[in-house]
Amino acid sequence: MRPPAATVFVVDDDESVREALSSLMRSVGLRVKTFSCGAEFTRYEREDVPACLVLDVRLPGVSGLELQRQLTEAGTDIPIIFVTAHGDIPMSVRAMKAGAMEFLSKPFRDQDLLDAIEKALEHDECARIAHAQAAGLRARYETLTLREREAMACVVRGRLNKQTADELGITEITVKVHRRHIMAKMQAKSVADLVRMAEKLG
Amino acid sequence: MRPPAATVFVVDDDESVREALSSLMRSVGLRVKTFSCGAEFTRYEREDVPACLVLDVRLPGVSGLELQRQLTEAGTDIPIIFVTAHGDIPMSVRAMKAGAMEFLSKPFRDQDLLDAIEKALEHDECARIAHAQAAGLRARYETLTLREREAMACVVRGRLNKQTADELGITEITVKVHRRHIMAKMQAKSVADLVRMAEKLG
DNA sequence: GCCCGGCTTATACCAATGTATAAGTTCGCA
DNA sequence: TGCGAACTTATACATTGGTATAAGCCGGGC
Repeated sequence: MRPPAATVFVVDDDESVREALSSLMRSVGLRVKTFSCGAEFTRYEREDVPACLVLDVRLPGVSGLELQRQLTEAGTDIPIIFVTAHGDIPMSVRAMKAGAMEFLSKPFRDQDLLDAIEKALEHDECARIAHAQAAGLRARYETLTLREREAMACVVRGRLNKQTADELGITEITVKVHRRHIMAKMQAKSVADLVRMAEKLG
Repeated sequence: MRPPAATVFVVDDDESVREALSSLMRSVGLRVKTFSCGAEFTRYEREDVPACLVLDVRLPGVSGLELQRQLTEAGTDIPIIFVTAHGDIPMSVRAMKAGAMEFLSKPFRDQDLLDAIEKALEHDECARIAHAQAAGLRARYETLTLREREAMACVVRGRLNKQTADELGITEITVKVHRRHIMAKMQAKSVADLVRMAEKLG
Protein backbone atom coordinates (compact mmCIF):
# COMPACT_ATOMS: atom_id res chain seq x y z
CA MET A 1 0.00 0.00 0.00
CA ARG A 2 1.69 3.13 -1.27
CA PRO A 3 0.72 6.31 0.63
CA PRO A 4 -1.34 8.61 -1.63
CA ALA A 5 1.05 11.48 -2.26
CA ALA A 6 4.36 9.61 -2.38
CA THR A 7 6.65 11.38 -4.80
CA VAL A 8 9.73 10.35 -6.73
CA PHE A 9 12.26 13.03 -7.56
CA VAL A 10 14.51 12.56 -10.55
CA VAL A 11 17.70 14.51 -11.08
CA ASP A 12 19.28 13.88 -14.49
CA ASP A 13 20.74 16.30 -16.97
CA ASP A 14 19.49 14.35 -19.97
CA GLU A 15 15.97 15.41 -20.81
CA SER A 16 15.18 12.24 -22.71
CA VAL A 17 16.19 10.21 -19.67
CA ARG A 18 14.03 12.37 -17.43
CA GLU A 19 11.07 11.84 -19.71
CA ALA A 20 11.64 8.12 -20.01
CA LEU A 21 11.91 7.71 -16.24
CA SER A 22 8.90 9.93 -15.62
CA SER A 23 6.87 7.93 -18.08
CA LEU A 24 7.91 4.64 -16.49
CA MET A 25 7.04 5.79 -13.00
CA ARG A 26 3.78 7.43 -13.95
CA SER A 27 2.78 4.20 -15.67
CA VAL A 28 2.74 2.53 -12.26
CA GLY A 29 0.92 5.41 -10.60
CA LEU A 30 3.82 7.24 -9.01
CA ARG A 31 3.98 11.01 -8.72
CA VAL A 32 7.16 12.34 -10.29
CA LYS A 33 9.04 15.62 -10.29
CA THR A 34 12.18 16.06 -12.38
CA PHE A 35 15.22 18.32 -12.16
CA SER A 36 18.11 18.83 -14.52
CA CYS A 37 20.75 19.56 -11.91
CA GLY A 38 21.47 19.31 -8.23
CA ALA A 39 21.06 23.01 -7.47
CA GLU A 40 17.59 22.96 -8.94
CA PHE A 41 16.61 20.12 -6.62
CA THR A 42 18.23 21.78 -3.61
CA ARG A 43 16.25 24.96 -4.24
CA TYR A 44 12.96 23.12 -4.62
CA GLU A 45 10.76 23.19 -1.54
CA ARG A 46 9.42 19.74 -1.05
CA GLU A 47 6.09 18.86 0.45
CA ASP A 48 6.21 16.81 3.60
CA VAL A 49 5.31 13.48 2.01
CA PRO A 50 7.14 10.18 1.55
CA ALA A 51 9.66 10.53 -1.23
CA CYS A 52 12.83 9.20 -2.75
CA LEU A 53 15.44 10.53 -5.09
CA VAL A 54 16.58 8.95 -8.33
CA LEU A 55 19.92 10.55 -8.96
CA ASP A 56 22.37 10.46 -11.81
CA VAL A 57 25.96 10.39 -10.64
CA ARG A 58 27.30 12.51 -13.44
CA LEU A 59 25.67 15.90 -13.45
CA PRO A 60 26.56 19.41 -14.56
CA GLY A 61 27.73 21.47 -11.57
CA VAL A 62 27.30 19.51 -8.39
CA SER A 63 27.89 15.78 -8.94
CA GLY A 64 25.42 13.21 -7.69
CA LEU A 65 27.78 12.03 -4.98
CA GLU A 66 28.41 15.59 -3.89
CA LEU A 67 24.70 16.27 -3.77
CA GLN A 68 24.29 13.18 -1.60
CA ARG A 69 26.93 14.54 0.74
CA GLN A 70 25.24 17.94 0.87
CA LEU A 71 21.87 16.40 1.64
CA THR A 72 23.36 14.27 4.41
CA GLU A 73 25.15 17.32 5.75
CA ALA A 74 21.88 19.23 5.82
CA GLY A 75 20.13 16.39 7.61
CA THR A 76 17.91 15.66 4.63
CA ASP A 77 17.73 11.93 4.80
CA ILE A 78 15.74 11.25 1.64
CA PRO A 79 16.53 7.76 0.32
CA ILE A 80 18.69 7.92 -2.78
CA ILE A 81 18.78 5.57 -5.75
CA PHE A 82 21.74 6.23 -7.99
CA VAL A 83 21.58 5.56 -11.69
CA THR A 84 24.51 6.04 -14.00
CA ALA A 85 25.87 5.09 -17.37
CA HIS A 86 29.49 5.71 -16.53
CA GLY A 87 29.88 4.19 -13.10
CA ASP A 88 32.66 2.18 -11.62
CA ILE A 89 33.06 0.09 -8.49
CA PRO A 90 34.73 2.71 -6.26
CA MET A 91 31.94 5.11 -7.13
CA SER A 92 29.21 2.63 -6.25
CA VAL A 93 30.98 1.64 -3.03
CA ARG A 94 31.34 5.25 -2.01
CA ALA A 95 27.67 5.89 -2.69
CA MET A 96 26.55 2.84 -0.74
CA LYS A 97 28.84 3.66 2.17
CA ALA A 98 27.31 7.12 2.26
CA GLY A 99 23.92 5.51 2.70
CA ALA A 100 22.49 5.14 -0.81
CA MET A 101 19.66 2.63 -1.04
CA GLU A 102 20.60 1.37 -4.51
CA PHE A 103 23.09 1.94 -7.28
CA LEU A 104 22.00 0.92 -10.76
CA SER A 105 24.08 0.95 -13.92
CA LYS A 106 22.42 1.99 -17.12
CA PRO A 107 21.00 0.17 -18.83
CA PHE A 108 19.00 -1.44 -16.07
CA ARG A 109 15.73 -3.30 -16.11
CA ASP A 110 12.71 -1.10 -15.46
CA GLN A 111 11.53 -3.47 -12.81
CA ASP A 112 14.81 -3.17 -10.90
CA LEU A 113 14.33 0.57 -10.63
CA LEU A 114 10.67 0.24 -9.68
CA ASP A 115 11.54 -2.32 -7.00
CA ALA A 116 14.19 -0.01 -5.62
CA ILE A 117 11.74 2.89 -5.60
CA GLU A 118 9.11 0.83 -3.86
CA LYS A 119 11.58 -0.13 -1.17
CA ALA A 120 12.92 3.41 -0.84
CA LEU A 121 9.44 4.88 -0.43
CA GLU A 122 8.54 2.32 2.22
CA HIS A 123 11.79 3.09 3.98
CA ASP A 124 11.12 6.80 3.86
CA GLU A 125 7.62 6.35 5.17
CA CYS A 126 8.92 4.44 8.18
CA ALA A 127 11.65 6.99 8.71
CA ARG A 128 9.10 9.81 8.57
CA ILE A 129 6.91 8.17 11.18
CA ALA A 130 9.90 7.64 13.44
CA HIS A 131 11.05 11.19 12.78
CA ALA A 132 7.63 12.64 13.57
CA GLN A 133 7.50 10.79 16.86
CA ALA A 134 11.00 11.97 17.74
CA ALA A 135 10.05 15.53 16.80
CA GLY A 136 6.98 15.42 19.02
CA LEU A 137 9.06 14.14 21.86
CA ARG A 138 11.64 16.84 21.36
CA ALA A 139 8.95 19.50 21.14
CA ARG A 140 7.61 18.41 24.51
CA TYR A 141 11.11 18.44 25.92
CA GLU A 142 11.61 21.97 24.65
CA THR A 143 8.69 23.13 26.78
CA LEU A 144 10.64 22.16 29.91
CA THR A 145 12.34 24.97 31.74
CA LEU A 146 16.06 24.79 32.43
CA ARG A 147 15.51 23.63 35.97
CA GLU A 148 13.01 21.01 34.92
CA ARG A 149 15.50 19.60 32.47
CA GLU A 150 18.13 19.36 35.16
CA ALA A 151 15.67 17.62 37.44
CA MET A 152 14.65 15.27 34.64
CA ALA A 153 18.27 14.32 34.07
CA CYS A 154 18.51 13.35 37.73
CA VAL A 155 15.29 11.36 37.66
CA VAL A 156 16.30 9.29 34.65
CA ARG A 157 19.64 8.64 36.28
CA GLY A 158 17.71 6.98 39.09
CA ARG A 159 18.42 9.63 41.71
CA LEU A 160 16.17 9.88 44.73
CA ASN A 161 14.40 13.19 45.23
CA LYS A 162 16.65 14.05 48.15
CA GLN A 163 19.75 13.37 46.07
CA THR A 164 18.38 15.48 43.26
CA ALA A 165 17.64 18.24 45.75
CA ASP A 166 21.23 18.06 46.93
CA GLU A 167 22.68 18.18 43.43
CA LEU A 168 20.55 21.15 42.46
CA GLY A 169 20.94 22.89 45.79
CA ILE A 170 17.21 23.05 46.47
CA THR A 171 14.75 21.37 48.79
CA GLU A 172 13.08 18.05 48.19
CA ILE A 173 9.74 19.82 48.02
CA THR A 174 10.85 21.84 45.03
CA VAL A 175 12.09 18.71 43.32
CA LYS A 176 8.64 17.19 43.68
CA VAL A 177 7.10 20.23 42.05
CA HIS A 178 9.54 20.01 39.16
CA ARG A 179 8.82 16.32 38.82
CA ARG A 180 5.14 16.88 38.51
CA HIS A 181 5.66 19.50 35.83
CA ILE A 182 8.07 17.22 33.99
CA MET A 183 5.67 14.27 33.95
CA ALA A 184 2.81 16.49 32.82
CA LYS A 185 4.70 18.32 30.08
CA MET A 186 6.37 15.16 28.77
CA GLN A 187 3.08 13.29 28.97
CA ALA A 188 4.84 10.45 30.73
CA LYS A 189 2.57 8.14 32.65
CA SER A 190 5.39 6.65 34.69
CA VAL A 191 9.07 7.03 35.44
CA ALA A 192 9.66 4.07 33.15
CA ASP A 193 8.04 6.05 30.35
CA LEU A 194 10.20 9.04 31.12
CA VAL A 195 13.37 6.96 31.05
CA ARG A 196 12.49 5.59 27.62
CA MET A 197 11.78 9.11 26.38
CA ALA A 198 15.12 10.30 27.70
CA GLU A 199 16.86 7.43 25.91
CA LYS A 200 15.29 8.49 22.62
CA LEU A 201 16.27 12.09 23.23
CA GLY A 202 19.87 10.87 23.43
CA MET B 1 45.95 1.61 19.42
CA ARG B 2 45.38 -1.84 17.92
CA PRO B 3 44.48 -4.51 20.49
CA PRO B 4 47.33 -7.01 20.84
CA ALA B 5 45.85 -10.12 19.31
CA ALA B 6 43.78 -8.61 16.50
CA THR B 7 43.77 -10.96 13.57
CA VAL B 8 43.10 -10.59 9.87
CA PHE B 9 41.69 -13.58 8.03
CA VAL B 10 42.29 -13.87 4.33
CA VAL B 11 40.28 -16.16 2.08
CA ASP B 12 41.64 -16.32 -1.46
CA ASP B 13 42.21 -19.32 -3.70
CA ASP B 14 45.37 -17.89 -5.23
CA GLU B 15 48.34 -18.78 -3.07
CA SER B 16 50.51 -15.99 -4.43
CA VAL B 17 47.79 -13.50 -3.48
CA ARG B 18 47.53 -15.00 -0.01
CA GLU B 19 51.25 -14.67 0.45
CA ALA B 20 51.38 -11.16 -0.88
CA LEU B 21 48.55 -10.05 1.38
CA SER B 22 50.05 -11.84 4.39
CA SER B 23 53.36 -10.20 3.76
CA LEU B 24 51.80 -6.76 3.45
CA MET B 25 49.82 -7.13 6.64
CA ARG B 26 52.62 -8.65 8.66
CA SER B 27 54.80 -5.76 7.56
CA VAL B 28 52.56 -3.46 9.57
CA GLY B 29 52.40 -5.81 12.55
CA LEU B 30 49.10 -7.51 11.93
CA ARG B 31 48.44 -11.13 12.75
CA VAL B 32 47.23 -13.00 9.69
CA LYS B 33 45.66 -16.36 8.98
CA THR B 34 44.90 -17.46 5.44
CA PHE B 35 42.45 -19.87 3.87
CA SER B 36 42.07 -21.08 0.31
CA CYS B 37 38.30 -21.51 0.33
CA GLY B 38 35.19 -20.60 2.26
CA ALA B 39 34.65 -24.02 3.80
CA GLU B 40 38.12 -23.98 5.25
CA PHE B 41 37.39 -20.67 6.97
CA THR B 42 33.99 -21.85 8.17
CA ARG B 43 35.55 -24.91 9.77
CA TYR B 44 38.25 -22.92 11.50
CA GLU B 45 37.61 -22.21 15.15
CA ARG B 46 38.48 -18.63 15.76
CA GLU B 47 39.81 -17.20 18.97
CA ASP B 48 37.66 -14.59 20.63
CA VAL B 49 39.69 -11.57 19.54
CA PRO B 50 39.01 -8.59 17.29
CA ALA B 51 39.19 -9.68 13.68
CA CYS B 52 38.19 -8.94 10.14
CA LEU B 53 37.91 -10.91 6.96
CA VAL B 54 39.55 -10.08 3.66
CA LEU B 55 37.55 -12.05 1.17
CA ASP B 56 37.87 -12.72 -2.51
CA VAL B 57 34.52 -12.72 -4.28
CA ARG B 58 35.40 -15.46 -6.74
CA LEU B 59 36.26 -18.63 -4.90
CA PRO B 60 36.13 -22.37 -5.60
CA GLY B 61 33.02 -23.89 -4.02
CA VAL B 62 31.23 -21.32 -1.94
CA SER B 63 31.51 -17.83 -3.44
CA GLY B 64 32.56 -14.86 -1.36
CA LEU B 65 29.10 -13.37 -1.43
CA GLU B 66 27.56 -16.68 -0.45
CA LEU B 67 30.03 -17.03 2.41
CA GLN B 68 29.03 -13.54 3.55
CA ARG B 69 25.40 -14.64 3.52
CA GLN B 70 26.21 -17.78 5.49
CA LEU B 71 28.14 -15.86 8.10
CA THR B 72 25.32 -13.35 8.51
CA GLU B 73 22.85 -16.21 8.74
CA ALA B 74 24.94 -17.81 11.47
CA GLY B 75 25.11 -14.54 13.39
CA THR B 76 28.85 -14.23 12.80
CA ASP B 77 29.17 -10.54 12.30
CA ILE B 78 32.86 -10.31 11.45
CA PRO B 79 33.54 -7.23 9.31
CA ILE B 80 34.21 -8.17 5.70
CA ILE B 81 36.46 -6.46 3.18
CA PHE B 82 35.94 -7.78 -0.32
CA VAL B 83 38.75 -7.82 -2.83
CA THR B 84 38.30 -9.00 -6.38
CA ALA B 85 39.84 -8.86 -9.80
CA HIS B 86 36.65 -9.57 -11.69
CA GLY B 87 34.08 -7.46 -9.96
CA ASP B 88 31.23 -5.45 -11.33
CA ILE B 89 28.92 -2.83 -9.91
CA PRO B 90 25.94 -5.08 -9.09
CA MET B 91 28.31 -7.37 -7.22
CA SER B 92 29.79 -4.55 -5.15
CA VAL B 93 26.36 -3.11 -4.44
CA ARG B 94 25.06 -6.46 -3.30
CA ALA B 95 28.06 -6.92 -1.02
CA MET B 96 27.71 -3.46 0.49
CA LYS B 97 23.97 -3.88 0.99
CA ALA B 98 24.69 -7.12 2.81
CA GLY B 99 26.89 -5.18 5.20
CA ALA B 100 30.40 -5.38 3.78
CA MET B 101 32.75 -2.73 5.14
CA GLU B 102 34.67 -2.26 1.90
CA PHE B 103 34.86 -3.56 -1.63
CA LEU B 104 38.18 -3.16 -3.40
CA SER B 105 38.96 -3.96 -7.02
CA LYS B 106 42.32 -5.47 -7.79
CA PRO B 107 44.69 -3.93 -8.30
CA PHE B 108 44.23 -1.64 -5.33
CA ARG B 109 46.71 0.42 -3.40
CA ASP B 110 48.17 -1.34 -0.38
CA GLN B 111 47.29 1.60 1.79
CA ASP B 112 43.63 1.41 0.80
CA LEU B 113 43.48 -2.15 2.07
CA LEU B 114 45.38 -1.34 5.24
CA ASP B 115 43.08 1.60 5.92
CA ALA B 116 40.05 -0.60 5.43
CA ILE B 117 41.51 -3.25 7.75
CA GLU B 118 42.27 -0.66 10.40
CA LYS B 119 38.73 0.60 10.26
CA ALA B 120 37.26 -2.91 10.24
CA LEU B 121 39.27 -3.98 13.28
CA GLU B 122 38.23 -0.89 15.19
CA HIS B 123 34.65 -1.56 14.23
CA ASP B 124 34.89 -5.16 15.36
CA GLU B 125 36.44 -4.18 18.64
CA CYS B 126 33.56 -1.83 19.38
CA ALA B 127 31.06 -4.45 18.31
CA ARG B 128 32.72 -7.01 20.59
CA ILE B 129 32.55 -4.69 23.57
CA ALA B 130 28.89 -3.98 22.91
CA HIS B 131 28.24 -7.66 22.38
CA ALA B 132 29.98 -8.64 25.61
CA GLN B 133 27.91 -6.13 27.56
CA ALA B 134 24.73 -7.42 25.97
CA ALA B 135 25.74 -10.99 26.75
CA GLY B 136 26.36 -10.15 30.39
CA LEU B 137 23.00 -8.48 30.60
CA ARG B 138 21.28 -11.44 29.03
CA ALA B 139 23.10 -13.84 31.34
CA ARG B 140 21.79 -11.94 34.33
CA TYR B 141 18.31 -11.97 32.86
CA GLU B 142 18.53 -15.73 32.41
CA THR B 143 19.00 -16.13 36.15
CA LEU B 144 15.53 -14.67 36.72
CA THR B 145 12.79 -17.18 37.40
CA LEU B 146 9.67 -17.19 35.22
CA ARG B 147 7.69 -15.25 37.76
CA GLU B 148 10.44 -12.70 38.22
CA ARG B 149 10.52 -12.07 34.48
CA GLU B 150 6.79 -11.49 34.44
CA ALA B 151 7.11 -9.08 37.33
CA MET B 152 10.01 -7.31 35.63
CA ALA B 153 7.92 -6.85 32.50
CA CYS B 154 5.30 -5.12 34.61
CA VAL B 155 7.81 -2.92 36.38
CA VAL B 156 9.40 -1.66 33.17
CA ARG B 157 5.93 -0.96 31.82
CA GLY B 158 5.50 1.43 34.72
CA ARG B 159 2.90 -0.61 36.57
CA LEU B 160 2.36 0.02 40.26
CA ASN B 161 2.97 -2.93 42.55
CA LYS B 162 -0.72 -3.34 43.15
CA GLN B 163 -1.41 -3.41 39.42
CA THR B 164 1.32 -5.96 38.92
CA ALA B 165 -0.13 -8.02 41.74
CA ASP B 166 -3.48 -7.90 40.01
CA GLU B 167 -2.08 -8.92 36.64
CA LEU B 168 -0.18 -11.84 38.10
CA GLY B 169 -2.96 -12.82 40.48
CA ILE B 170 -0.79 -12.49 43.58
CA THR B 171 -0.51 -10.13 46.52
CA GLU B 172 1.42 -6.89 46.56
CA ILE B 173 3.73 -8.36 49.17
CA THR B 174 4.84 -11.08 46.80
CA VAL B 175 5.44 -8.52 44.08
CA LYS B 176 7.76 -6.66 46.40
CA VAL B 177 9.73 -9.84 47.04
CA HIS B 178 10.03 -10.47 43.32
CA ARG B 179 11.13 -6.88 42.77
CA ARG B 180 13.89 -7.18 45.27
CA HIS B 181 15.17 -10.36 43.64
CA ILE B 182 14.95 -8.75 40.21
CA MET B 183 16.95 -5.69 41.23
CA ALA B 184 19.58 -7.84 42.94
CA LYS B 185 19.98 -10.39 40.14
CA MET B 186 20.00 -7.74 37.40
CA GLN B 187 22.36 -5.59 39.45
CA ALA B 188 20.14 -2.60 38.78
CA LYS B 189 20.61 0.28 41.17
CA SER B 190 17.31 1.93 40.28
CA VAL B 191 14.15 1.38 38.31
CA ALA B 192 15.60 3.71 35.68
CA ASP B 193 18.53 1.32 35.34
CA LEU B 194 16.19 -1.61 34.99
CA VAL B 195 14.19 0.11 32.28
CA ARG B 196 17.34 0.77 30.27
CA MET B 197 18.38 -2.85 30.68
CA ALA B 198 14.98 -4.02 29.50
CA GLU B 199 15.27 -1.77 26.44
CA LYS B 200 18.58 -3.37 25.53
CA LEU B 201 17.14 -6.84 26.04
CA GLY B 202 14.56 -5.92 23.40
C1' DG C 1 11.33 -39.41 53.23
C1' DC C 2 13.90 -35.21 53.13
C1' DC C 3 15.98 -31.15 51.18
C1' DC C 4 15.95 -27.36 48.06
C1' DG C 5 14.38 -23.92 45.00
C1' DG C 6 10.55 -21.47 43.41
C1' DC C 7 6.59 -19.24 44.83
C1' DT C 8 3.74 -17.49 48.03
C1' DT C 9 2.04 -14.73 52.16
C1' DA C 10 2.29 -12.13 56.50
C1' DT C 11 3.53 -8.41 60.05
C1' DA C 12 5.61 -4.28 61.17
C1' DC C 13 8.03 -0.34 60.14
C1' DC C 14 10.48 3.14 57.59
C1' DA C 15 11.50 5.70 53.45
C1' DA C 16 10.14 7.71 49.27
C1' DT C 17 6.86 9.61 46.34
C1' DG C 18 2.52 12.01 45.02
C1' DT C 19 -1.30 15.39 45.87
C1' DA C 20 -3.51 19.61 47.31
C1' DT C 21 -3.19 24.15 48.62
C1' DA C 22 -0.86 28.32 49.35
C1' DA C 23 2.48 31.64 48.84
C1' DG C 24 7.19 34.07 48.63
C1' DT C 25 11.13 35.79 45.45
C1' DT C 26 13.34 37.28 41.34
C1' DC C 27 13.67 38.99 36.83
C1' DG C 28 12.48 40.56 32.42
C1' DC C 29 9.19 42.84 29.74
C1' DA C 30 5.23 45.66 28.67
C1' DT D 1 5.15 50.16 37.93
C1' DG D 2 2.76 46.07 37.35
C1' DC D 3 2.31 41.41 35.25
C1' DG D 4 3.67 36.91 34.38
C1' DA D 5 6.88 33.13 34.20
C1' DA D 6 10.25 30.67 36.51
C1' DC D 7 11.72 29.14 40.64
C1' DT D 8 11.29 28.45 45.21
C1' DT D 9 9.39 26.79 49.84
C1' DA D 10 5.94 25.18 53.12
C1' DT D 11 2.29 22.20 55.54
C1' DA D 12 -0.44 18.24 55.77
C1' DC D 13 -1.88 13.99 54.18
C1' DA D 14 -2.22 9.80 51.24
C1' DT D 15 -0.12 6.39 48.58
C1' DT D 16 3.49 3.69 47.21
C1' DG D 17 7.81 1.39 47.67
C1' DG D 18 11.58 -0.91 50.35
C1' DT D 19 13.47 -3.67 54.32
C1' DA D 20 13.62 -7.15 57.87
C1' DT D 21 12.07 -11.27 59.53
C1' DA D 22 9.45 -15.36 59.40
C1' DA D 23 7.12 -18.96 57.44
C1' DG D 24 3.78 -22.01 54.58
C1' DC D 25 3.15 -24.72 50.17
C1' DC D 26 4.64 -27.61 46.45
C1' DG D 27 7.14 -30.27 43.19
C1' DG D 28 11.47 -32.49 41.73
C1' DG D 29 15.65 -34.84 42.82
C1' DC D 30 18.89 -37.40 46.09
